[in-house]
Amino acid sequence: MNNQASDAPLTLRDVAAAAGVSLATADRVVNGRPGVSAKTARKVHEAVQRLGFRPLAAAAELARARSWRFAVILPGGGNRFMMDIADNIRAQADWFRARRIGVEIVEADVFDADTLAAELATLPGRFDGVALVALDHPRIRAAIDDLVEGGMAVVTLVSDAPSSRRQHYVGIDNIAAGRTAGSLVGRFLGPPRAGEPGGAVGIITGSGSLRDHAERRFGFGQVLAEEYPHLTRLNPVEGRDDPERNRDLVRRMLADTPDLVAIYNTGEGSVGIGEALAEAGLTRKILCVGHELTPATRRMLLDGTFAALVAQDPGHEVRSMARVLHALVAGQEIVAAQEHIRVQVILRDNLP
Amino acid sequence: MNNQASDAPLTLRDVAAAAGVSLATADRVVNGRPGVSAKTARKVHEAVQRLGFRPLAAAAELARARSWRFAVILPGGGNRFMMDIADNIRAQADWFRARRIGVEIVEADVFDADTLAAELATLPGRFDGVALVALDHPRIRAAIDDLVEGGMAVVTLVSDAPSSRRQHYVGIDNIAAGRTAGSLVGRFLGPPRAGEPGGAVGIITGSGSLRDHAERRFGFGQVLAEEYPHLTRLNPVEGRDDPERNRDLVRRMLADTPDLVAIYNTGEGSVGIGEALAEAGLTRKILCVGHELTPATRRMLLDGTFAALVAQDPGHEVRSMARVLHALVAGQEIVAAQEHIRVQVILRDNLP
DNA sequence: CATATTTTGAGTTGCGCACCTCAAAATGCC
DNA sequence: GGCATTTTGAGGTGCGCAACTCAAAATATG
Repeated sequence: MNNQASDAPLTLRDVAAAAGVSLATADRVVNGRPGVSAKTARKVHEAVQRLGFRPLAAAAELARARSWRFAVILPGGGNRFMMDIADNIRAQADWFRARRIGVEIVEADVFDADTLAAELATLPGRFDGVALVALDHPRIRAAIDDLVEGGMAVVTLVSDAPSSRRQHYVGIDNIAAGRTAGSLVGRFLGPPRAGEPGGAVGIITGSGSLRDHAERRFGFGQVLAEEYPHLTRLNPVEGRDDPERNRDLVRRMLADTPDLVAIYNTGEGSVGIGEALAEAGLTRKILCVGHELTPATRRMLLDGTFAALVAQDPGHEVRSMARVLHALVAGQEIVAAQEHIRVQVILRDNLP
Repeated sequence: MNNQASDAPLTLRDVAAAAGVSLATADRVVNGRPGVSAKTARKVHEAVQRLGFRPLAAAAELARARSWRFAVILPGGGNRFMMDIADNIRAQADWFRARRIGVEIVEADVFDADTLAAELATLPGRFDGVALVALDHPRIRAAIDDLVEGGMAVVTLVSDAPSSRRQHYVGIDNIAAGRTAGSLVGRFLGPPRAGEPGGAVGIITGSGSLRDHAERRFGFGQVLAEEYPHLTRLNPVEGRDDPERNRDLVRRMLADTPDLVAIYNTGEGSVGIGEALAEAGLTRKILCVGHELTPATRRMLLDGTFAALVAQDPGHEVRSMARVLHALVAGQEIVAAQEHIRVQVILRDNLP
């Protein structure tokens, strides 16, 4: 175990000297410009390897002397998590500016494929890269492919469109997130008691059309079916991430399902669930697991309405998005390990 | 909601022009050099505010033209998590070099205050900053204070010494980590059944002398006492993070405690717990919760020996350490929100 | 008032690299 | 061999800032 000191500031000049070529030639090789014989290029590459040369990030960036414009397309409406994403982008305005990155947040109706596709079509020329909360829909896939075709860097954010040619997805594995929620529900409810039925689990989802929610439902159902077969799963009901709608859905669920023991919400608007339970005097009697840390879910985690949250960190996602887009447009390498977004489990005790 | 574009590259020159002073004066103000009247300084500051000027990171770094040397003091021995930290440091050698940062990993016996203090005393002159896994001991506190006094940037890593003058702690809130483990154990065991006693919970800890383990025991005990009073807590036993020792401890624990229902390990060497349970045919019968994701704990999570892990991400910690040390020596601001290290809960389903 | 002191402006240098031009040298081809 | 073509070297420029120097201007001091 030892050091990786690089006391000698080691510049491209040193590489050129070591390879026995001129600075200009070394520069051509390192930056992949033409007009160098294979033999010479090899000498330079060897010298780079041998000395362990890396261009100084600051100097490279400064010399490149160009700025980038990125668009981030987020769903409009009152979605708290998306507002967190936007807030994080704004909070890092300094970080972006210090790297000559201009970020424009574009609100769009991501649920309407035509609108979103039209919005995407306006981007070329105005932006170097785009991050979008993708609808997994043929029109959107085509629009994304067109952008990539035109040389734009495209990453999906939070909800993926894996069939498109987007270069990267910044977000969590939503099947794993759903499975995690399933395991929490299953374990927290405990093993079935002899002679008692397992009870019913209600599933509230935002919308059928975004891939992330669908994947969560899938993962959740998978785990419950495999490992907690004593639990009955109710059919998912759509609350469109709206608290009031969710409240009504839970009211009805409570009325219709006497043996309800748990509720899983794949999306937003969890506060409506808490309200319906409070009305019925069932707070903390029905196990609740939801997604994303917001002021509302934080409160309900603290008061015990929700037992756990499965979450992704919007700050991490924004930073990852920025790094990835920048690496894509600047032709740098993406360090996959660093860009993996974790599925977090948040209990009352490890609230950030 | 809208953009924060900075199309105009906005340089210090622009600030000087806006403030009606020369570039030199603007530079003096921005870099805090003397020889500027209060009135002029105010004009410049106002212009900076008004235009929203931030020095371009790359240019500033390049111009500063100096390199940094950091030491990272880690415990020797076979501690897997510490090896992960070291591996992460090595894996980011490129990142460090691209920022003119030389990192030297120093193995030390962090459990011996005199040795560690002596090691710390050798650092001034050789390094600009140091990150250390701190022993919370008066000698170490004094040694840290001496370093800080001498102008060195000091951050504690993984285990804190809050009474010292270290500028920053990179690591998780270990009380919260212990509480999280406590909640997981309590919830996973489920509510007490009528007529049945709650059972006993064994606690295995690494050592009494590192603060992190002590805090985890404290948090764990707190939650169990407050919320799961039906569970009996056995006295913590010290396994010094050693698998074999832990195996023996669990063998004895199983023999002595017929009503054992769960085991919590605050530290390393969880594999020994798994072995002892397997011998006794009690795998998955006794609930186990441990710390840190390693190849061994990953395996035991997958096979069900462990139900959950409470973990911190060594990659995040290394990156945070690097950013913080760099910010400290370069006199830049630390973005607290970005440097918060999360207490992660890892189940089989959200394994990264 | 003259003098000392402080403040400000103007300018230079260099950080390491990307990107460019132009000429010289080496190589290929007939 | 003479020619065109490719390869290489030498050198310059600018990115934006930090950190200087030196002189001029403004202000304070006696």
